[in-house]
Amino acid sequence: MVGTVVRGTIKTYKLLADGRQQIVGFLFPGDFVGSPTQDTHHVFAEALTPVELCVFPFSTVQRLIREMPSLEHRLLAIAHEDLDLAQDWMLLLGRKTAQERLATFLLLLVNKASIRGVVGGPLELPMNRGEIADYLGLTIETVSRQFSKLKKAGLIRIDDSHAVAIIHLDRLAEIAEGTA
Amino acid sequence: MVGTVVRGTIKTYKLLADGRQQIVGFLFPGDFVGSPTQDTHHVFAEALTPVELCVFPFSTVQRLIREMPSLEHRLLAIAHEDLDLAQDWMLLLGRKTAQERLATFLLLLVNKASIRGVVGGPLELPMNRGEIADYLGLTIETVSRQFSKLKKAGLIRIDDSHAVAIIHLDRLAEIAEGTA
DNA sequence: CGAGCGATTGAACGCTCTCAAAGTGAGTGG
DNA sequence: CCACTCACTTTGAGAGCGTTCAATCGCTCG
Repeated sequence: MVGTVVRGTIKTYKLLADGRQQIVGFLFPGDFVGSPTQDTHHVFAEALTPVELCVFPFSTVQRLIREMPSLEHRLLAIAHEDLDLAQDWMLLLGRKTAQERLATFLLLLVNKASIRGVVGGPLELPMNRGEIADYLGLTIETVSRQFSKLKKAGLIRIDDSHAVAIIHLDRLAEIAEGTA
Repeated sequence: MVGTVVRGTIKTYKLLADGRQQIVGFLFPGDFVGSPTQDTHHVFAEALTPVELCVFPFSTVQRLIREMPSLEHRLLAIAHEDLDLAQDWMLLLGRKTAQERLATFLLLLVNKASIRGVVGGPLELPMNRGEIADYLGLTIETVSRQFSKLKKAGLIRIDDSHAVAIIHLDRLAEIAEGTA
């Protein structure tokens, strides 16, 4: 199955036997979803909000590709973009501090929002603290503490736990890259 | 540029401004290398041993795809396999303990070796402890300590720092998945 | 108003890191 | 053949960042 998110937010994640969870991606409207190859993609997915999808079954995708080979070019380009993003996240999970992780996460959401044309007002966070923690390889408490730290430093304003305004994008970017 | 490794081992990695490094993959003979899409893949690569590659420039790949569309199918499948592996590694980096990480790493090498048909004798490690650390999101000292711990537990035998024999594959697998 | 859930904050613990020293092996030159 | 160097690895001791455990806060809903 292949498709895109039309409305809402989805998390995709991997699990260990004892329940430890690592979120490998948040999917927003416009994001590609699914695997165009036969093999099952070993990842779980769960909607964070009511979601509207536009998906095609595998057989239809195969037909569309035959009729329009440029589709496969596009799918290949998307797959490599996703791979690059996954490797960026490996750098985050393997080498960044808690503060750098949260800063990187907020910048990612800002970028994703601006791509969707959502520029005015505070950043919307469809996920809760636990899901942010499972994305950043941290615990809920550490995520919360880092939010508080960024707030106290005046870099962000927390309207409520699901809405954050970025006050100093440049300083946040420095933190995210470890150059602060 | 697109191609495969014929002989030798390559590491691919990402860097932070201050030099922190995350290795995102080790490439062995038979592994695919490069990006078939125009955009530059933002990753560094370095040979660990003398390496022999079989690569084609971008223009040639484009021509080959036109002549043989199944090539693009194959490239797409490879990209999605790599994405799945990258996400498995995100789970490792975000949620596994040092012991679990090393066990997972050793099993990965065993699998890669058996795919290449290298089954007899101890496992060859072309990389040093520092590179293993940069792959597992740990330090050299922690990697070394975990090797010693596995050795003391009788799960592996360390012939020299670049050659390890796996004694209890099953127990190692349990550790790797957190079910030990 | 009280229950319940998520988020925040505090305190103490522990896994991994940092700093330091000693061990090991390959390569070089006397 | 042995002494020396140098890089890599191992091991030890102590520190620190993030976790764990626990209490409190704040919001929503009945």
